[in-house]
Amino acid sequence: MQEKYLPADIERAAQAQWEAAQIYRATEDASRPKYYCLSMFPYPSGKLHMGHVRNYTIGDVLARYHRMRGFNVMQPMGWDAFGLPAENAAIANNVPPAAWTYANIDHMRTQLKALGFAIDWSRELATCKPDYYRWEQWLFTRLFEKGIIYKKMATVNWDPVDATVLANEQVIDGRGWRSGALVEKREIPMYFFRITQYADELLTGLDNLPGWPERVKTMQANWIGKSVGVRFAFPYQHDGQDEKLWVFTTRADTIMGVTFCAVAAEHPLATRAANNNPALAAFIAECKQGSVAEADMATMEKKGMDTDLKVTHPLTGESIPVWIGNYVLMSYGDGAVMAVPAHDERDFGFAQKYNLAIKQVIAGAGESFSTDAWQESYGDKTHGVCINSGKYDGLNYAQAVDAIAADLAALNLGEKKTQFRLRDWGISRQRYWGCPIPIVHCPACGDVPVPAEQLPVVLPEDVVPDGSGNPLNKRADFVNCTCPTCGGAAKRETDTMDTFVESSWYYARYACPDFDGGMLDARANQWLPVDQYIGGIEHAILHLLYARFFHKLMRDEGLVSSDEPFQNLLTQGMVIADTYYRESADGKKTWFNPADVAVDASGARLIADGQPVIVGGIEKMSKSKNNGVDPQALIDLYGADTARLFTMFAAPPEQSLEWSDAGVEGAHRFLKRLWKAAYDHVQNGVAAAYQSGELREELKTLRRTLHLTIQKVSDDIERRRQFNTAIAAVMELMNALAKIEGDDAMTRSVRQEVLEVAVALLAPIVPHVSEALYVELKPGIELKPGIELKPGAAMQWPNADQAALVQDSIELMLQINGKLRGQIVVASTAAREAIEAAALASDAAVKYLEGRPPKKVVVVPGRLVNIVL
RNA sequence: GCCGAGAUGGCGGAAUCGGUAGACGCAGCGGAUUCAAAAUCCGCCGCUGGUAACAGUGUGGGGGUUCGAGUCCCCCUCUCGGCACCA
Repeated sequence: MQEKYLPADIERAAQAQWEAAQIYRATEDASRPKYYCLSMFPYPSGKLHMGHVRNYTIGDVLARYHRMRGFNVMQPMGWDAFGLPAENAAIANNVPPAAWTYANIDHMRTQLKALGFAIDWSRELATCKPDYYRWEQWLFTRLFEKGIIYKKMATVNWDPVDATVLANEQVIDGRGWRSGALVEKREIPMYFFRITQYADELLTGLDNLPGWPERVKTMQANWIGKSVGVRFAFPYQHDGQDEKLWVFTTRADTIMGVTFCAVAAEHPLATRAANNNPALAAFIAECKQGSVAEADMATMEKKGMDTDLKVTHPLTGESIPVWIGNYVLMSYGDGAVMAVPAHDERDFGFAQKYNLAIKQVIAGAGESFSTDAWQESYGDKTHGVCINSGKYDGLNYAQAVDAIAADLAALNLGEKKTQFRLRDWGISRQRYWGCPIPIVHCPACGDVPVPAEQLPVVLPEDVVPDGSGNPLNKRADFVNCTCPTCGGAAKRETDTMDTFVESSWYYARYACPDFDGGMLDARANQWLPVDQYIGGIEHAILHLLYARFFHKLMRDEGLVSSDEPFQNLLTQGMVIADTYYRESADGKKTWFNPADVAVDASGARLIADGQPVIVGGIEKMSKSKNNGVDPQALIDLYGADTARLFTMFAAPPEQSLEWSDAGVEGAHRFLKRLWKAAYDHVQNGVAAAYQSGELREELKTLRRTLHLTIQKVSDDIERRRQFNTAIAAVMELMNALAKIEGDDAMTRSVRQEVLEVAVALLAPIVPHVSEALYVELKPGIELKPGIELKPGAAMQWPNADQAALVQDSIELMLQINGKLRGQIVVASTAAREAIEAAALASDAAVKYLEGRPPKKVVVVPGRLVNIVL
């Protein structure tokens, strides 16, 4: 055995052995329980960052733990390969996105392999390959024919200088990030998934996911946002015609307090009112400036303008003014709202600003009302009854809603309606590097889905985008085609799909990545649902909701039989790091990597030129902020096991992890100590692990610690998913072992047992060094890769010996008035009365009681005694 | 703005069901080893007072429940994630 711990040699040898024996290749095997362990696949941005290391180490620990427990484990890997960064890289470096992407994949695959993950690489897939996206296009055409996919107009960010649609991320302070032009909202036709048709199931299905974090389910439920209310209309006349302005409200009980209506700038009524009103047209134009992001819409100053149009209150017949409000969202409900300033905070502020009437119609007992300042209670529907509301006076919320909905229904002007906050999913992207939407536009036949036998619609891979418009429009060979229906000349759709579509079903394709007869085959149902899914908390809503939706779409196509894709979900916290930037005169920011910045008392400077940079605060590691830490240096210096150990030890998986180089040394030191402990032991010849026999007290205590550690580590990994405390427990065990001296047979047998167990407990986290040590500790075991004694598989997960856990006496904490004042030692079998007597007889109790009887004595078995004076 | 989460020593974190606050590690300090350094090993390490025993105090801030609160309840502050075209 080598005296020194040489991670590079150990890791290279172990990885070569695993690869040669293909031990992580997963095959369907009905004789063992399956465990499908999936980590969110990476976007091939160039090189791995610490977030990847963290994500995939968590997955690997769970996969390897279950292997040791006897499960048939599948852990696949692939590439979320379409996306915006490839186009930006193409513009910057004049390289086709495809070439850039494939080069990144090759590099990152090598990096992943160097980390020693138990991945079945035979199932690798990349979403930008036609044999993958072909089936996405096929499903698109099926859903298009079923009406699940449809086309409608939608609003996008438009850069008038670059003549291109911008992602929200590309809009900085209302301007295009490259051109600096003021961004406009523009309506364009897009294809939509009718996800709202599944809104109810997506909501109720959350109740069947006990293995999901509560906070993720809450976020999804709020995102779907089911609200029961009333959709009703304000009638009005236009050109002698009877027309209706439809609105939705959850507060129909306040309908008698309506003093105006507000419509979105994009609302048809607004457009019409602006026709011969230049001021209004200018206001609408102003509303159409800026990004479409909801965060921007919600934080901007609430502004409005009177359209001079009037509608009629459906119940009172009053004339109600119609305003345009920049805060009214065209995409929610009907793009118009009734305004009740007295009972809605936003309406209240708006009415104050523009001197509109405020009419109180709800009152709680003993409450006063003032139009001067908003009070939280004005908007509370859980108390109070209707006032100033004619026949509805005295009714509470539920009674008033029922009565008013009934009256509106009788007038044929409204009904109760369930409304969702969730909107249909627009998937058209005016970008090149994505999956082509399989539609042909025929002047005679309209939008024609490409027939299955003509799929895939292959994306040309030799294109270099230049940042203006969609380059596919310039490719005549791509655009010009014949109509599949009539055979006439036609144009191919050049929009590509949202990359969330690819990531919504990849988990299923891993079960059968080589199947070319369809999207999925029978193997999908053997592996699905995914037993454990691991990924960043930033995906809590969008990706996870879309994947759940897609699973139901595939189920309804008969492709899978389960209702939900991911049984258990672990949302890892972000890896965050400092950000540094410089700002040019035009406000453009250039971000610098922390590795290129030196920080001292005088501030932060770029190492390359010694000039200062601005500290941007600690944020999620991201490409856009260039604050990713390269794990490669860590692997080169200390080895993969140290990198794995440190990321698992530094913080619990669900918390965010602030990266710092300090601490890595400590993880490496522990592995060196572990190696040294095994080396020192093996030098005197290995022993047989302790089986039976009387032990001296010190060894009994050590064995108790050992078997408590087995219990703790098993529980930490399997139930609590708290790997940092599992590692700490093994560290404590090793510290306890280091204190044991003696070379007699009994000591050596217990030491052997401790070392064998410690190495096995650490195997999921640091597999290379664990296997190397295991072989040294058990020289009789011949590792024959691929046969019964596979590396790793030879190591079983240890079970705790209950007999080693018993103890004769226990220590209880003694509190006086809730303050710790000492300890007492009692027999572990002692009855409550005996414990109480021992406590009262203790020095501390005698001192504080001063002969008086205690008021009360609280005994918590196994923990403490509290004497109340 | 809305939704979700978090705040514990100099630092990362532990305390699992309301019961010893600070496990484990980092940094620091002292010692051993060494010609010397690195590495390694041993010890100390929340704060205040005290030679010490010990006492007081302490989990973002304010209030409450309880024999007992880092943990439960109410209010507040700050930080982070998401907000539908970043992935």
